[in-house]
Amino acid sequence: MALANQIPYFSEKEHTFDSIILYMDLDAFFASVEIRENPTLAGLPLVVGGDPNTKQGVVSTCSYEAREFGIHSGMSISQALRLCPHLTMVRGSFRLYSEVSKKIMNILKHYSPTMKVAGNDEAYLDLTDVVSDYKEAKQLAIELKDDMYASEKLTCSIGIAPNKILAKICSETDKPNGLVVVKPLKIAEFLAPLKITIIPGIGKKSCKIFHENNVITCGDLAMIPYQLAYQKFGKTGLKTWKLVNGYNTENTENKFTSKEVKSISEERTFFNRPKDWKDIDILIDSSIETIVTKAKKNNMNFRTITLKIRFQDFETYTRSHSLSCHVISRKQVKEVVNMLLEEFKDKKSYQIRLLGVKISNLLKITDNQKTLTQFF
DNA sequence: TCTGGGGTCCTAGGACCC
DNA sequence: TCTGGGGTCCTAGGACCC
Repeated sequence: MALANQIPYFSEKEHTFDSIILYMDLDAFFASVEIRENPTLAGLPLVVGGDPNTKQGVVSTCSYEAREFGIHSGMSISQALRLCPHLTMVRGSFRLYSEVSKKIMNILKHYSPTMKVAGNDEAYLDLTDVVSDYKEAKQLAIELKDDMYASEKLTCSIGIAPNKILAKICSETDKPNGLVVVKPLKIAEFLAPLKITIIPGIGKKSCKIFHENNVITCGDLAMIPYQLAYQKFGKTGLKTWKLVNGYNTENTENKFTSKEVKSISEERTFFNRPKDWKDIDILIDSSIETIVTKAKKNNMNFRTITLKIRFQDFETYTRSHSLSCHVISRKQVKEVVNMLLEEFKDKKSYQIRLLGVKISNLLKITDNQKTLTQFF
């Protein structure tokens, strides 16, 4: 802690801890819903995702029994089957999950007016003005868990801490059906024994770099001088260093304001190789339709159009083009996509594995502009 | 060995302007 | 022949998350 006094960077910009945040993550959400709907699946190693017939695709969610075999989300179905040949697979009903998710979020709303949905199975609640201390926050979490189980027969893991990232980390340390509370002065002590990968944003690549520098746990990182953390691990390294040393890395203002959407995209993998460029054209048209409709629904104009193309050897390219002004027209997207596609036209259609279209540089249309766009 | 889809954020290089 | 420096925007790629 004494080190912090030598660092003007910290003393000037430090955010103080003045919040109590609860993070809720549903346990193996998709798999749990499937088991709830069909109790004969209970206790089995189960994965949701992929195609049970072709055995293609990836694991979306898996039951805790499947996790014991080393299976995890994102893993290819074929690899999951190698790890557990008697694995049970279900395709999944994403409409149902989304309905259940809405119900869960409605339950959460009763516990705090300030809430941030972070996915269909997770959310943050700001309890700062709802409870007077951590003891009360914990009691509230117990009630919430009971409430959720009573109405939806689902369990969740909860973390309570003075900011969002710490609340999330807390919830990760006791799954499933856990409840972990960490108070401001206990943060560094709590994080020290945990693996550095517990921190959101530290994935495979960063983990490798940390390991090469003998940083395995959060405590290992906390021990090194901050200058070294910056030198070796860059900006994120410095931010992580602050986190593991118990500083608040989150701005307490606007901590729950929802962020604007930055891009809208759709991408599709051809499970049957495209016969000719006509197949490709059909897919592109359908993606353009989806994303432009979404943009219209949200009253969004866009300026940048991106094409993504992946070949059978997994070589992936993105090409983008920005227009001089914001538009909302299928025709213009199509023209740009065709232009961007030109570069790849010497390839055979069957060499293409995936195609994606993205619009970004989004701009909310005001009512005035809406009337204007109708003329064009 | 096999690798979905919808996102966000970061980095790095190049063009361009003053 | 020698060519600064800061800022901004655009583009491509990649890490990461759920």
